[in-house]
Amino acid sequence: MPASPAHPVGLPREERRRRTEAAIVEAAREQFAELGFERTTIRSVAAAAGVDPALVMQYFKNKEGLFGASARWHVDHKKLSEATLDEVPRTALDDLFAGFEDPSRRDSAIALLRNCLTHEAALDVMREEVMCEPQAMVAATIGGVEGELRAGLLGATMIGITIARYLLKIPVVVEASREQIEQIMTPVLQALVDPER
Amino acid sequence: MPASPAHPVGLPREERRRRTEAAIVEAAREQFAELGFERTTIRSVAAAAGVDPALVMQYFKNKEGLFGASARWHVDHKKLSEATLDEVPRTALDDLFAGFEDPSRRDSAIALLRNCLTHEAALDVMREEVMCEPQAMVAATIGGVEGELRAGLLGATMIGITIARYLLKIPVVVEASREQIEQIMTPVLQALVDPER
DNA sequence: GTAAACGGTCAACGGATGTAGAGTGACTTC
DNA sequence: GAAGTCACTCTACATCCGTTGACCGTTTAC
Repeated sequence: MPASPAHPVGLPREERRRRTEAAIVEAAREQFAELGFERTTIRSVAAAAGVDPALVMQYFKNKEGLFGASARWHVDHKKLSEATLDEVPRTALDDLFAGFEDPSRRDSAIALLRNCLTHEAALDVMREEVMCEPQAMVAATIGGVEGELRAGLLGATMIGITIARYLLKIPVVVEASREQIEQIMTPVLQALVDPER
Repeated sequence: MPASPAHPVGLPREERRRRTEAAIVEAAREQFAELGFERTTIRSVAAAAGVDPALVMQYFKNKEGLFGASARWHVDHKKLSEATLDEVPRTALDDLFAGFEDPSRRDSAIALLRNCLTHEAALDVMREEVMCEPQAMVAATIGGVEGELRAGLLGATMIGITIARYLLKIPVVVEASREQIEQIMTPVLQALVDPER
């Protein structure tokens, strides 16, 4: 279902374009997130957006282009880069959950996450922007010879929790509140990033 | 490449059947593991096994049947169920790495893992056999009201490390040795399953 | 040795999908 | 108000894939 009725006549061109493009991206996000890249078809996205399939191609050129515009990870790592060693676990968990509370950002992130094991483009974004980039920041905060590996394992753990909760939907992990998970995992992740003390 | 030349004439029927079936499953495992379910075709599996596509259907009925015979998680949880609270982290990590050392079991597990986000059947196996089953054992060992959730988060962490190392191939996590990861993660996971002490 | 059983192949159907190109009617610009 | 631009649609092509049914030749069973 498109958020706003597509292509309503009587509006200025610019506004019209903006709305239908948004309707297409929203429909694409939902389907990429729920069905994955392969089982999402241009035709079904167009239908959900109330638009002709050919229009999708004009706007995004490719199915690949549509995917690139739909699957994104919206987290700025500013807070993480400024966090002290003690604050890293809590900050990482907060950033993670925050990104999954707004439904549109959530769909976008899930679209990326769901396809990162079977789709090259999604894998690249995932590896670089979601894993390696913040990993480098955390590694700098941790320091030492093991800093890089510990930061990598922190990222791996975060991804594991995200997948278990939002993709695999493991009952226990789904039903737990954000606060419960943070309460349990914060000291655990502190033992990971700061093994002294 | 099939391990043994397919359909060699002159052999007893039973042996012939066994060999070609094994060649098909091996080719399927490799392709499902590398390309995922959708991008793996019956035709390409048959070609890699040196066999006609129609034969694959006769042996496994469906593409679904072929996938079910190829994607499996070969770990018995006996050791895990017998482990004391102190031994749980080390046992879980050992079981995990052991399952990825034999190439054929590894392909089989990766085939399952790679598709568990986009394929219903893979998701079911993953959720039940790989996550929930061992989770119940660990939960019993941990005990208490939080036992279930802690066990679930342990499983999530393990999956995260597996995905980071064998699927996403995050450089730091790939290059680290099994021992390095075990050495870092064992105390961390102990803080997860046994928060006292 | 003859007939059934079985491993294996061949050719083809039916459907779905990404994509291209020509066309249409409303809005914009002068 | 006429010409042009632009959002949008229609139709169709080419390809590819899972799946099927008939067929062939070797091995088994009597």
